[in-house]
Amino acid sequence: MSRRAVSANGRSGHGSQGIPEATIARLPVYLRVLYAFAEQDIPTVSSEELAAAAGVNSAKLRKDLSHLGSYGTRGVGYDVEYLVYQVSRELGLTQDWPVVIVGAGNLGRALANYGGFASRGFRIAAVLDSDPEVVGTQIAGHGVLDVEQMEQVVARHRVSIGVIATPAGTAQAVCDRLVATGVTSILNFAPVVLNVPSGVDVRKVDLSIELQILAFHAQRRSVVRVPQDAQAVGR
Amino acid sequence: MSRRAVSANGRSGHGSQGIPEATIARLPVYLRVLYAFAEQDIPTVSSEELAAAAGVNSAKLRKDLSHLGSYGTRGVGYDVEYLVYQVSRELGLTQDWPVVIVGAGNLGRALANYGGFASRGFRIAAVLDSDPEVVGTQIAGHGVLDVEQMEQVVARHRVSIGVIATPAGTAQAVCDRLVATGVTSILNFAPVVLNVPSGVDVRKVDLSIELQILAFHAQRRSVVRVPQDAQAVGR
DNA sequence: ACGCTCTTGTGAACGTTTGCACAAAGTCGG
DNA sequence: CCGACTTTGTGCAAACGTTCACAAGAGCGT
Repeated sequence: MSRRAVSANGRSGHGSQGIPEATIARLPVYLRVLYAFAEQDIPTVSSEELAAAAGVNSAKLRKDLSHLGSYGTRGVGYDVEYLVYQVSRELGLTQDWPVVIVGAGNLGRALANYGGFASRGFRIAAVLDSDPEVVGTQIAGHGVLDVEQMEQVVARHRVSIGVIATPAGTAQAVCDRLVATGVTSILNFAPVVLNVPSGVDVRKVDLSIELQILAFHAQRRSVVRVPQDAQAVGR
Repeated sequence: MSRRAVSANGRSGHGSQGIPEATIARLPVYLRVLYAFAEQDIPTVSSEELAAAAGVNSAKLRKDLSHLGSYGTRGVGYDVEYLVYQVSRELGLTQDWPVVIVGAGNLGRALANYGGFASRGFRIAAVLDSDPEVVGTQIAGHGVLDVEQMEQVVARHRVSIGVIATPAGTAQAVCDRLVATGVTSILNFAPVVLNVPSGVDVRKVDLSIELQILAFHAQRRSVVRVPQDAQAVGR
């Protein structure tokens, strides 16, 4: 989902040009699974193994990977380390992405403390909040700054990714301000539909939407009264 | 996978039978926007207005709603209150959904405190944790229970939705246990691919995946060097 | 009652995503 | 060097999703 305002569909071909959105959304999963294999010192994996670990069909996985190039060896599989590198590069994780988190409430704190955050590619440039009670406190090794300092922080650290973890009421204002300071990628945790100019990429994470989708399927299951037969509801 | 369980769609009619997954995922957004209109005492909305507020194409919105039935009035639009009811019913929100949250760390706390949680349809049956330091503390009006009481809690409250907010390492074990106690819908915040038997519905929310997708597009934009208008129509 | 305006609901065209099935390309034992 | 075996990469068709465009209805003023 996540409307992307960026169409920028260039020429065809193999490069990083025409990778389908659906594939992009799966690459991070593959990457995570690959790291798990690497940690077990497994040198190569077949598409079948990788697909099983990632929870997808192996043909789909192969097609996905084929969009990045021809990095496998027929009869053998994929070199784990090499593939980690290629997928990382494709996703842009070989460079450093400073991130600013706006909102230091429960959620902002959870995000700042989230380990996988700083681990690979992403670095918290600052945590901002508007509450004077919270400004100045420490979260995950970062002093919380006043939201008024957004402009300086974004400029100084060359931040291009902003995370909105504020209440719904202030999310749009924060978003507008982030965009005005030059942030072009926004991850929104507030339960509102953000309005952004084209050229800005917004993705949303919304607990209640996910719960409602689960409720729909749960209801259907209980109403339709599925007997016992095999039927995968999963995604 | 995920083959439609409803094989022979009996009546090709409108029932809750054949609603596309993509539509389901948007209904909660429409619902939220509808509540916003209702709060402003706006009695009817056109598909155009609703679509704009939800950030989608109006034809798509109309087609989505048409899957639930014919609830609009030509020349007028949709009655807000009536549509709220119909969408809620379709999503199964007219009944109560007890939810158990496993993991009372930063994230679990943020989730429990999330207002929109209890608001409509969902109710926290219990917050569980395994850390003796945390068990017994209060979170959002709920005493944190030991994870050992999962079985009792699930049975007593007839919980069918579980939220996993534990570290990655224990997520699968928690998941297995939830499934064993009869939970059939799981919302997973841990950065792992969960393995579940068929018949169990899993949705995942993953910060780092979203960030990586943003990074990909951000990288592409900076590499391709989009001029200034970044508009559609890639020539 | 009539014609004008507005808006829904949907057929049809188009685009994207998935999955099968298999040729191409590699490894390995002898 | 060969033949058996394994696994990738991809052409193709089907399934799914989006968008356009417009006929069918519904309201309203005269």
